[in-house]
Amino acid sequence: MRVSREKAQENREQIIETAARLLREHGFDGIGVADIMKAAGLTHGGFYRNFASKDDLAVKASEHAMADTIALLKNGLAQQQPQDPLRAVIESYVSSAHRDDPGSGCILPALAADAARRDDPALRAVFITAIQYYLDQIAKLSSASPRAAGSRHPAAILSEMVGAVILSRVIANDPLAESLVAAVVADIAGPIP
Amino acid sequence: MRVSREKAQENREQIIETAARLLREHGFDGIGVADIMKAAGLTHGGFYRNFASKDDLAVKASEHAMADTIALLKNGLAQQQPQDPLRAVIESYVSSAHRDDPGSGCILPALAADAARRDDPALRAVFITAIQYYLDQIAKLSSASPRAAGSRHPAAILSEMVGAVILSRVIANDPLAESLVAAVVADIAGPIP
DNA sequence: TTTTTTTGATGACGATCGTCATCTTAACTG
DNA sequence: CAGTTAAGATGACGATCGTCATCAAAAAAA
Repeated sequence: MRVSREKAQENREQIIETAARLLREHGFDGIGVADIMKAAGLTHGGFYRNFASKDDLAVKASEHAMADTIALLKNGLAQQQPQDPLRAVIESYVSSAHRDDPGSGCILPALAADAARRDDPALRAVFITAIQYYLDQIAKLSSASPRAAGSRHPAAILSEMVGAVILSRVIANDPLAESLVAAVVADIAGPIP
Repeated sequence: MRVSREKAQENREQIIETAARLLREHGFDGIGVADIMKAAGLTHGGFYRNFASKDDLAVKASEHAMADTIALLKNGLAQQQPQDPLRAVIESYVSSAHRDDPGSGCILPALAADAARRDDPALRAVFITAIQYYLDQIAKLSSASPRAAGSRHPAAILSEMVGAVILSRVIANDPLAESLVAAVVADIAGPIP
C-alpha cells in the first residue's frame, strides 16, 4: 500500500533513527535489517527502496547519530553556560548515564571498533569527521578553560574520554566502573572545584 | 578418525589460538565457528566435543589472548630493562604496529566494546580481570617512572591507551592516525627524551 | 589381539542473514 | 475523473549461522 510522500519521508527518517539506536546498542553485526524495520514499525520489504544496502544504512545511521550527539552537546552548553565548558563536556561524556545508554550516546565508544574492521570508505569517513570535530571542539574549549588541561593535546583528551566510556561499559556492574569514571573526570577536568 | 590424546590436546589449543586471532580481527559476531575451525586446519564437526558453545570458545580465546599479551609485555620489559618502563609500555601499546595488527594485540581495544554488549558473566569476568591487571601494572610502573605520570590515576592512563588504539584503527589510513599516536605517547610518557 | 573408547569428518537441522521479485494499494499526475 | 506511479507488505532466494546426530577409524584399554 502506497503512502503519501511526506509519510514516506517520515518513515525513512524513522528507519534511520531506529537503526542509529539499535546499531549503537548491538553493533553492526548484532542486529539485522528485519529487526530494524520491525522496530521502526514497518516490514522488511520496503527496505531496499530506501537504502542501497545494510552498509548504506549503517553510514546514514552513523551520520545521524553523530549529528544528534553534536546537537545535544551544543544545546547543553548553550543552556548551562558553564564557567568551565570543558569540564561540563567531560562530565557529561564520561558519566554513568552515557555508559548505561549506548543507544543514544556517542558513536565513538559504541561503534568505532566495529567501523575499524570494515573497509567501507564512506563509513570510515563518518568516523574521521566525527573525530576531527571532537578535536576541534576540545581545542577550543581547552583554551577557554581556566585549567591547565589546555596544555594537553586534544587527541590525548579525546582518547581518554572514549577509552573511559568503553572500559566502564564492559565493567558496568562492577564497583570498579564508578571509580574509573570518577578518576578520568578528575584527571581531565581536575578535582571537584 | 581418532587421533592421539596429545594430538587432540594440540588441536584444542590450535582452535583456541586461531579463535583468539580471528575474534580479535573480526569481532565476536564477525566470524563463524566453521571458519575458525577451517583456519585451525580442522572441519567444523569436532567443535562441540571441545567446547560447550561458541560463547564458551569466546571466553577461552579471550583468556588466551590476554595471557599472550601479558607474556609479551613481561618478556619485553625483562629483555630491554628500560630506564623508563612506563614509557616503554606506552610506546609499544600506543603504536602503529599494535594499531595495524589487532589479531595479536590487546583484547581491550579489539573486543571490549563487543564484550560490553553481551551479558555473559564469564566473558565479562575476563575483561574485568584484564583491566585490573593493567591498573596494577600501571600503578607499579608509574611509581618507578622518573616522570610526573606517577601523579595520574592508572585508570586515566589505561583509558587513554585503549581509546588511542581504537581511534587510530578507525582512521588507520588517514595522516591523522600517526599524529594521534604520537600525541598520546607524548601526553602519557612525556616528550622524546 | 580383541574390545572399548573417543576423535574428528560428513552431513544435516532449523533459524536467521542480506537481498530481491512480485503484488496490492493508494497517492500522485494529467 | 482515469491513468500512472511508487511505497510498502508478502514471501521467497541462496548463503550462512550455531548446533548436533551419525559414522568411520584409530588410539587406548582389556
